[in-house]
Amino acid sequence: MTTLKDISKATSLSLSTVSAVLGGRAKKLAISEKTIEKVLACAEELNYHPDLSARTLRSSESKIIGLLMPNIKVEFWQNMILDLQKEIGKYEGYILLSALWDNRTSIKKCMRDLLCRKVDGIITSHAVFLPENFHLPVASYDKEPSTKFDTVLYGKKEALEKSLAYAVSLGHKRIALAGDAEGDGNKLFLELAPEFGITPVIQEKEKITPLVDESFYYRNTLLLEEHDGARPSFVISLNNLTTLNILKRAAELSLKVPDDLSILAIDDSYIYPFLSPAVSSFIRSEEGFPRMLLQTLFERMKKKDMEQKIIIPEGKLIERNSCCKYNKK
Amino acid sequence: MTTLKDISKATSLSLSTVSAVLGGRAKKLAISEKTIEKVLACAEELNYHPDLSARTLRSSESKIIGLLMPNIKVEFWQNMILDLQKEIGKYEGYILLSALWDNRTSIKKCMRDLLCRKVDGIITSHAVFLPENFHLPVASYDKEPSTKFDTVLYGKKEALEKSLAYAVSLGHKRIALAGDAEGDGNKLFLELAPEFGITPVIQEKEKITPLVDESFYYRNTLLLEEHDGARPSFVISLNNLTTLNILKRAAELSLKVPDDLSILAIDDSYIYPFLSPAVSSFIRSEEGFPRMLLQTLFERMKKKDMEQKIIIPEGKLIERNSCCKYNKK
DNA sequence: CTGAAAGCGCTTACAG
DNA sequence: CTGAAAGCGCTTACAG
Repeated sequence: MTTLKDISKATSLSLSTVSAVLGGRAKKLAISEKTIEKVLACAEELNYHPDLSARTLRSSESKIIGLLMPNIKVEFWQNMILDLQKEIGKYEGYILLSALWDNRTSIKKCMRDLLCRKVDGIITSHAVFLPENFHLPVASYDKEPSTKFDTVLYGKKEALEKSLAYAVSLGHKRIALAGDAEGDGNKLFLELAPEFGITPVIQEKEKITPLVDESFYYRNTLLLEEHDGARPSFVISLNNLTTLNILKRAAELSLKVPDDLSILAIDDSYIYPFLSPAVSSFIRSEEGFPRMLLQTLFERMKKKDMEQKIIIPEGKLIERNSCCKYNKK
Repeated sequence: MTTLKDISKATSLSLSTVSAVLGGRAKKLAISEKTIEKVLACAEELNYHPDLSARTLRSSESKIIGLLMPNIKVEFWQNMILDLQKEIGKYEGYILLSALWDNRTSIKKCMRDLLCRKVDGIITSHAVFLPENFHLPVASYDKEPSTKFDTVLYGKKEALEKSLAYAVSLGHKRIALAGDAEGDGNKLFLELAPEFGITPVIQEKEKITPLVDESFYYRNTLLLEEHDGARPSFVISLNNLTTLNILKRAAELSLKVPDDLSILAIDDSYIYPFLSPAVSSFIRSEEGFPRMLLQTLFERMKKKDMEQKIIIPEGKLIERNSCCKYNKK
């Protein structure tokens, strides 16, 4: 392995100079263009790679961003990991380290992994588990603002409101909510119903589904049965698996989508354009959560004493072919 | 931050002793149970986390496994990342560092990222880009054995053979292959056709789709049109998006699945059980590629001079409801 | 701009 | 078992 020392020798320049150039501190020290060129050329020739563990040890800056979240087999969450991975590429020199807990691994162990690697900041869906006086910059995404850390909200409220408004604008009255994993959706939905003058249909939960589970999915198709002699004409689906189930059950019941039953999904899925009919969806964050999170975190890293930020992303409706005007009676 | 020194002071034990215990080398040095207890208790109390950058610098072992592959938006590949992430948890102390290239990031930059972090080993889909005399342990997954590194094969040949055998056993003659991204599938399929005595139907490619692309998908639905006055009765689909497209097009053409058209997918997708009908699939690796890769890599890391390993995973057919006996004429 | 030196937190012989 | 020491590759003042 080539080291700074090797380059220093080869160029007969001092270690400090070489370090400054290769560490990106050449400007600050007013090092001549010629010297810079020389160092860079030599580094290239000797195929030099800085040893980041040494750099980290000395400067206590690792250029690692930690991701702390459960390993959930649901598209929305998995995309969070994949998209953050992709997005971090925009921040020169930084990498993402995912610490994901599941049935085998505890959140504590994940936290430890990140700490041992000396991450510069943390993105997490579970800021609640962090101590109030945590010493690292944190960007959290949650349903409610963190008491302490910057937060990008992914709450369902706005999405539900917009979806309901859309359904109502199409003339629907009897509207169902399907696929509520966390249980807060149903509650919110029932609260919102009077405001929108609709008849809400929900599926009570029989048992709590653990969030971290291989077989994490819901079968909320009972919603489609007749209830008080009527069926919902519009279903809002909270995840992609539920959407598929609803579609399947509708076919079994000979309900045509969208003529007999409209379906609107909250959050998009890559499969929606490919289904028949293509499923319309409401995206909770048009700009994308990963981008906003990273941006927030890096701002915080720059200005530790910045005021706490709470961000409410702007959502967006994507109309495809799964919703139509209410057309019965 | 608590350091070894702090613990050494607090326990009035020597630095070496503390380091040995916390570094897991207590047994080797015959340190007494009592001393071990003492150190562990103190570390716990002072909330000690080893600084892995220091450890790495000194021992030149980072306990990081690098993943080097393109960032492709196809379920099979994305699962590779997610599953490896999960699987690495079984190797105490090790973490996975994903270096994924896309349109913005070059493979060279990704390689550099891994080298700078001093990874202990690399898993890659593109071993071809590694120098022959690469100094790190490598486990590659590829269609063909690497000339130098251990390889887990994910070639289509076995999958295609088994799928064809299945189709033929159901009495099908006119069989199509859909969704061939890399172009080698069609070729293989045509070669295999005579052996199985079938009439192959393929879709010629009009243009090459770049492997790394946001809109990476195929529309091979032309396959379903009549050709020489007949349609294929069985389609083998090479990816999940293609499967959805075939299903969609079949509905448009009023072809019932599986009565008029059987569909078998190569590689499973989490959506298949939820479609109507539920789609049967052939899984290329029953045990799972990620597990085999990690296992191979760690073996190699232990025994650098082990003979090169080429692994051909055992596949498995999952029957659901999208295939049936040929029943025409 | 340069050179010599200290030190980040750890592991690793080595002598006792 | 312990203690003292060296050193991994880097950055960071500091004196010139």
